[in-house]
Amino acid sequence: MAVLEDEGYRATAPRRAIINILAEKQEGFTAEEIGNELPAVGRATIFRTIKLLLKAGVICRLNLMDGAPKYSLSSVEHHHHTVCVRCGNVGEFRAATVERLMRGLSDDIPGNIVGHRLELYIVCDRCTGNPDD
Amino acid sequence: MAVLEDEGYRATAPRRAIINILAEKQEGFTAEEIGNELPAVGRATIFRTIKLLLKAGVICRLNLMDGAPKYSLSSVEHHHHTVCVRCGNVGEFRAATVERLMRGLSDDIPGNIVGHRLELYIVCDRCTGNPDD
DNA sequence: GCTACAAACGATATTCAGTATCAATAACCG
DNA sequence: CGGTTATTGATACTGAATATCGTTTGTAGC
Repeated sequence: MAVLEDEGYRATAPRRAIINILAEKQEGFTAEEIGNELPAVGRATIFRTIKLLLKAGVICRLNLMDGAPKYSLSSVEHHHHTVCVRCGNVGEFRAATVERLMRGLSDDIPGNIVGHRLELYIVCDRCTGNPDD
Repeated sequence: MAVLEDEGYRATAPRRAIINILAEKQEGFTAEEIGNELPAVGRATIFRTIKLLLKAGVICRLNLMDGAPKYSLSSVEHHHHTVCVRCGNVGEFRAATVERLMRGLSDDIPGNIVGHRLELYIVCDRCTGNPDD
C-alpha cells in the first residue's frame, strides 16, 4: 500500500480497493476478474492501476499461450512461474540454479543477457489426483 | 510443405504461399507482416494457417511483453528464444544445460513438470554497436 | 479430363483486451 | 477551507483475432 506514496502517486479509493483485492488473490488473476469484483471501478482505471503496479514492481505479468494475460503478486523480487496446464493456476518459485545457469549460458549467446523469463508447465498436485477435473 | 499432407490438410495456394514466405523469414515475424506480403490472401486465412502450423509444430509462438505475438520457424524441435530488447529481433538457441536444469528442478516444484519455456532478453551484437538505433 | 463434395477461401461483421479522450471529481498541500 | 492537479469513469476507439457464410477450389472417383 505504501507503494503509492513511495512513487508519488495518490492513494485514491479505487486504487486501494484494487490493491486490497490483489492482496487476497496471490494466485494468477486477470484484469477482467478484478473488474468483476469491483463493479464500481471503471474499466479504464483497472487497467491504469494494473499498469501502474506493474511499473512499480508490485505485480508481474504473465503472457500465457492463449487468453488474456495473467498477473500475480511478485512477493519476491525475482522469480519464475509455474502454470498448471490443467487448471491454469499459477505459482511462483525461485531457484538459484536458474540464475547460475544464466551466467553459464552467456557464452553461447550472441549479445548481452539483460534479463530472462522462465515458465514451467506442470500438472499440479491437486490436478494429478483428479484425472479430469 | 509435406506437413499439410501429413496432417490431412489440403495443399491450397494460400497455404503454400504462406509457407514459402515463412521459409525465408526464419526470424521472428508477426501475423500482420505475413498479411502485408500477401495482399491477395485474406486476413482470416493468414490466422487460420498460422494456427494450423502452430498445431503441426512447424512454427512456435512467442508472446512478448507488448505488441502482437511473434512467430518463428521451429527449425529444431525444442529450443528457446532470445529477444533483443532494443531492436526486437528474435533468435533461437538450444542448450542441454537448460534441460538438465529442469530435471534438477523437479524436486522443488509441487507437481509434475510437463514442459517449460525460457526467454532470454538480450542486447544483440548489432545493437551493442549502435547505442540508440 | 470431368464431376461431386467437402475443405478451405475471402469479405465482412463481430468479439475482446486494452487505450485515448475529456469533462467531472477528489487528493493533497497550504 | 480552497485551489491545483492527478485521477476518475463513461464513452469512443484501436488493433488483433475469430465467427459467419456464401463462394471457390482441391481432391478422389469415375
